[in-house]
Formats: sequence, C-alpha cells, structure tokens
Amino acid sequence: MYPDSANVSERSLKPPSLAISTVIFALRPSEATGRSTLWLPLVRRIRQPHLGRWALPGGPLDHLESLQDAAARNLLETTGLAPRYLEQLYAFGGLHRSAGQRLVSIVYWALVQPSEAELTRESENVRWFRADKLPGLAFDHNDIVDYALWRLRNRMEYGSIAYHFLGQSFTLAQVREVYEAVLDKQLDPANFRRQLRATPDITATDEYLQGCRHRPPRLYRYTGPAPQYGAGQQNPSPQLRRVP
Amino acid sequence: MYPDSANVSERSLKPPSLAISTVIFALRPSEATGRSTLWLPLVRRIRQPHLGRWALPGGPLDHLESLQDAAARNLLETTGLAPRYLEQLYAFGGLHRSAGQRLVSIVYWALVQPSEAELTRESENVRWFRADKLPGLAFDHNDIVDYALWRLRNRMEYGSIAYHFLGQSFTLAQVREVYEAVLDKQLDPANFRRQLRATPDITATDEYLQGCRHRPPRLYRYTGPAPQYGAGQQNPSPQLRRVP
DNA sequence: ACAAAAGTGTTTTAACTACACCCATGG
DNA sequence: CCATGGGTGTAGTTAAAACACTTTTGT
Repeated sequence: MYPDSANVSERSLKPPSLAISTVIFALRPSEATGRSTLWLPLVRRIRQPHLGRWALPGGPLDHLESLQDAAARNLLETTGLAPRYLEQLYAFGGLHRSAGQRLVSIVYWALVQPSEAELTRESENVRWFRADKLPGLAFDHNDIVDYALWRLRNRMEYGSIAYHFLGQSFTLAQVREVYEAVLDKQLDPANFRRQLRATPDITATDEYLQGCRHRPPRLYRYTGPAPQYGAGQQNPSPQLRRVP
Repeated sequence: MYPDSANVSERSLKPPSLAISTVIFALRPSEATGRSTLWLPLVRRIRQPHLGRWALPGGPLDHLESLQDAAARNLLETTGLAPRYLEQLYAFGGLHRSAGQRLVSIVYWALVQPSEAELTRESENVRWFRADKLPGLAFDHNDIVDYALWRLRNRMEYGSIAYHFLGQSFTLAQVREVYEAVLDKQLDPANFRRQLRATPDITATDEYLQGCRHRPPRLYRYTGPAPQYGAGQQNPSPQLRRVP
C-alpha cells in the first residue's frame, strides 16, 4: 500500500485507491424477545489503518471483473456468503474517509435468506451483529450502514424486496414479519394479506406449512423479476401512481 | 486465496482509472411543436479514444475534492454550468466500457432551470441535444443517459424534484408542464392543481404572472428541502404508504 | 363579446383502515 | 373444548379520476 503522504500536493497527484464493500442484511431472531430483527456480518481488520476494528467486508478493486462481480467474489472470500440479491448502494468518496490515502469506496448491499446466512464461515474475525447495536466501526462504515438501513426501509415501501429475506416458499405471515422487523411497526394481518394477494408477483402454491400448533398456513412463492448478477443495475419496479 | 497474478494480463495489475461524468437535464421548447421537452448538453471529445464523438461532460478524479465537488467543478470548466441540483446517479464499472484502459465512472445527474441553462458556454464542442434524439455517443454514454432518463421519470412519481427545473417562483401550470414533458403524458389540470396545493412544500405567494393573454395565474414557491452541495447523498423523501 | 387558460365543485370509483367474525389444527 | 394464529367479510374513510362549471384576463 501507499505510505502516509508527506504533503498535500503529493497526495493529490496519486490516483485515489478504489475499493468495493458490501452491507449484508439478514433477519435473525433477537436473543431476548425472539422477534425477527436485522443483522449484518462484519469482519475484523487485520491490517492498518483501523487494525482490529470491525468493518464491512470488502477489498480493493484489482481484478478483471465487473464491480458487482468484485463485490460477490470478495464476499465469498471473506465471509463465505453468496447472496442472491446484490445491488449497488452508493459510491462514497469524501476526502477524509481514510487517514493517509484518498479512498473511494463503491458500496453494494445484499439481502440473504436464512439458509444462505447459515453458510457464513464465522470465526474470531467474522461475526454477525444486530444492525441496531453496532460497535464503532472502521472508517465511515457506521454512516454507510445507516444509509443502507435508510435505503432498505425506503425500498420496502414501494419495491418487491422483502422476499429476498425469505426462502423459496414462505407464508404470508413470514412476509409480514419481514416488514414488521424492517419498518419496526405492527401491521394488520388481515389487510396485509389482502394487499399481498393483490400483487401479481406472489403466487399461491397448493402446499401448507405443517407442524405448527394451529391451522397450517398456505405457502407462497415469489415469481416476480429476480435481480441477477451482471444484469447491470436494477432499481425499484415502478408500480405507483401518486404523482406529486 | 488470491489468484497468482503473474499470468494475468498486465491490464489487471494497473489500478482502474476513475472518472466523474454528469448527465445534465433541462427543459427547452421543442423547435417543432414548441412544447417543452428534455435536453442535455454534450461535449465533443478532443482526444482518443472516441475522438470527435459527443460525450457526457466529465473528467478524471485527480483533485483534492469530494466526488460531488469534482462533478461540479468539471461541469463548470467544460460547459460553464453550475447546477443547483446535483446528485449521484450510479457507478459504472463494466469491463469493456473503454478500449485499452479499465475505466470506472461515477456518474452524477443534474437538473438546471432555464436561467441557469442560458449560461452555457456553447461552442463548436459544446452543444445542447434533445434527450430523445441523441447521436451515437462515446463509450457507453447512450446507456448511461437512458438509465438517467429512467431514474428521472421514476423519481418524478414520488419525489419533490420537478421544481428544480423551474425558477424561484412559478405557476402551477408550469409545474404541470414539467411533469407532462418528463413523463410524456397529459395530466388533468384541475386534479393536478389540487394535488400540488395539498403538498406542504409548495406555498402560494401573493404575486401573479402578468402579461399573458388570459387570466393571470398565481405564482408559487418551493419551500421544501433543497439538496445542497456537500451534504452527502440525498434521496427521495419518504412520503408514501402503499406497503407491499 | 370572445377565446383561453385559471380556478372551483361534484360525482364516481378505487383503495386503505379498522375490526368483527369464522376456520382448522395441536394440545 | 380451548387457545392460537390462519383466513374472510364488511362498513367507514380517504384519495384520486373524470368532467362540468365559473372566473378573469387580453384582444
């Protein structure tokens, strides 16, 4: 890496170094209440700067691959995760993000479902944290997570995104649980169910979830457009009218 | 873990070069019909690659400034424009965007009002084009403009963004004209007016626009939050409910 | 007076909210 | 048979769409 720059002019001449990082979200039951809450995996830094602090998984962009591929590869290498939902979040390029070297980070965000999250290679240096109880992270990563959370909640309101937290088939109550966890508010089960049934992307199967101590709920599948790797950038699907 | 880079091409070893570009939108009357349509300024490339082709204004990120400042400075230098609305659009990093050198572009988009657009220093190498009648641009800039257009229309539907095309005070019919130009569809004047009057960000003045050959319309002002340079990233203001 | 756009009112239709109620299963 | 969550029905409220109508200016 580059050493600390001796003066300003020298620093401005060097090209900024370019890194890719990813915010990964998953839902896990809270230890205390058991209700679903947002969690994300962090990795401990094993070099300077910020050695020993927790940080978003990421690394330099130095391979022959697209930005999205770089995010996916790095994620797999550092955490063992291979999220099916991965999208660009924002490019952070403030001047004082990193002491010493000018650093531009292109940040992605991912949603993983429980079966994917289980594959995390946890260790001394890789751990899941509750999104609302993060320690002080390296660089400006706390700000980045806050922004990702804001975007997640925002997207929840008009995008078909909640299903990426769930497996292939799910009950409508599970979808509601996702909404309630992310938006942090209660929703009317009856009305929520009607709204979901009205969206064409949710199709009912003829299977039912057995083994619960009440009436077995029907299972559904998400059959809408799924973001694919390398498909360029995808964003909220237009489905609104409210104009101004 | 990392692949042996000895047998990888030399290109992968060089850090990708980092550039900032901007898509600037303004409304201008169409020459034929006189109705407002979307236009954007382009600059002709004066070096290889793509020498002589039209391209988005931009340049390398090689100064001590934030990404947003870099976009603003470059815009001013190349076109003379200083947009009051400037926001990050997307980071494009595909492998084959530029022949020869790996290139990552962080693209901003801007909206300018007529008084700002007049300050453009047009020349042989700087010209405004209708957004729906662009020539073949350098690099992947046609794709980038298409994406910016898609985002603009999308944002129009739930963000307070239309006012940035207009001056400090405006009539409700002018706002409607913006919507009709961007969304390319007719809107009911009566209902549109009611909706605008219902949004708290639009406040009525006690002035009227004189000199038209009909009843003088009242002037309004946008008093909502205006995006500022250097305020980090700003995005659509949450104002919806429709949940799934 | 007339054209033309500003601005208002009214009816219809669709969507969301709140809440009462029935259904199916495990214990 | 009862507790629990799945699932349905329905009345009340709110917002948007469609369109007829009145108002105020310039010519």
